Amino acid sequence: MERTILLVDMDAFFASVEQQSNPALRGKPVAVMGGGKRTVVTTASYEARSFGVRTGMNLHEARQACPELIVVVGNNDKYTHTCTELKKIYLRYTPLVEIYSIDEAFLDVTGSEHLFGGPLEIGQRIKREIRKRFGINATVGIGPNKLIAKLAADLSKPDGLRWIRPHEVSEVLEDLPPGELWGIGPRMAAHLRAMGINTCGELARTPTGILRSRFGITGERLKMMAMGRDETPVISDSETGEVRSIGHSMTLPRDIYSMSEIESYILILSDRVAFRARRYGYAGRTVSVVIRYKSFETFSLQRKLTVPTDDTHLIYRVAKEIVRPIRLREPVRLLGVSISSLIKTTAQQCLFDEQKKRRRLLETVDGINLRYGSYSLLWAAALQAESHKGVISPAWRPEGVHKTL
DNA sequence: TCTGGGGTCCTAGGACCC
DNA sequence: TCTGGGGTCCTAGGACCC
Repeated sequence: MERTILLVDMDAFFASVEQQSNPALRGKPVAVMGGGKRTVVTTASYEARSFGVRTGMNLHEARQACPELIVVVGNNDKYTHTCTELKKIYLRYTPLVEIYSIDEAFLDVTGSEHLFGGPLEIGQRIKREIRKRFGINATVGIGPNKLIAKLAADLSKPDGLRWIRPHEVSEVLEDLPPGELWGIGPRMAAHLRAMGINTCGELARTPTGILRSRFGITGERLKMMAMGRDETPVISDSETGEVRSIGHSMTLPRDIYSMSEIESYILILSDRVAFRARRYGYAGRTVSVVIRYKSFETFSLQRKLTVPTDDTHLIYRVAKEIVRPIRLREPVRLLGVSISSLIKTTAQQCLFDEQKKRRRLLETVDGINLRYGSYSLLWAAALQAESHKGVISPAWRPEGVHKTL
């Protein structure tokens, strides 16, 4: 059946929220960044973008692009709160709302569109309500599936509203470079160009066999995408898919070489991962460690356990065993710990049972003190405080396992 | 004063088993 | 008088997304 999907995408979300809460920032080039020294631009306001300020730039680069740039340290609570309120608006139009990231949501309005005078009218109303309630602009893309809705938004931002109707899809795609599509990144686009494929039209006409032999199963999907086909459903939070991994990583305040320092960070990271797993009722059978050297060379190592765990100390122990044999070739810049091969722990270990949570937290704290002496805990706590000033990740969710504090 | 952090999915090679 | 062969599990790496 033909569907109608909306993508609501906040324009420069974090920066817009900051401009709204502080009128002095309005109309000015603003960059939202983390608080630490080694941080990057998370979101630039459109004023800042006009100077060339881009997501991912470090402070130095951003200031070079725009000397009068106003840097604001991100405040995750504000964005999370706004995101939660935005969802309430969406739910007035359909129960099928997928909060894709903190600033993007898919709405499947198939079936409810006629109640509100059609998809464009819904898009218009949502934009208006967001502007009125929060004073920020949103772009709404509408299409017969998520891929096309996303494209419609990308092609019309900022403050856009565009409906690509089913019969318009092939025309819109004909001359579009494949890299503009959601899911085709720079590397894939370069591969395609090397094959002489420069537009979605050309990609759609490339024989499946050729794409298949070159890219495997991905090749078939590429062709489907170039034809504007996408069957993936809008998944509301209540039926959200299984979580695959839980992880934490951090760029260290300074590069380190000593194994004992590395291990102390591994402990903090293990604890954050385990805490989040326990809180949301997951345990993992695979423990992974990622290391980034000063030179930015990055690699990961993992180990599979016989039983899943959500225990801080077990994860820590395994992570240590993984790291210990490594002969470091350079100082370490970033460390990460994650667990995967997840299972759901039993429902009885109730998700939001505050008492249990607190008890387990205490057990954790006790455990650390018992095993490593309170010195470890104090040190860990101090470092944790320091690292909390890090960058806000747009992938953070307002609720669920992937909400990280 | 270079270069964040949270994820998902896919591939490829080797171990191991029958 | 070389090299089966299919299936699964595990590990490492990479592309892509917000």
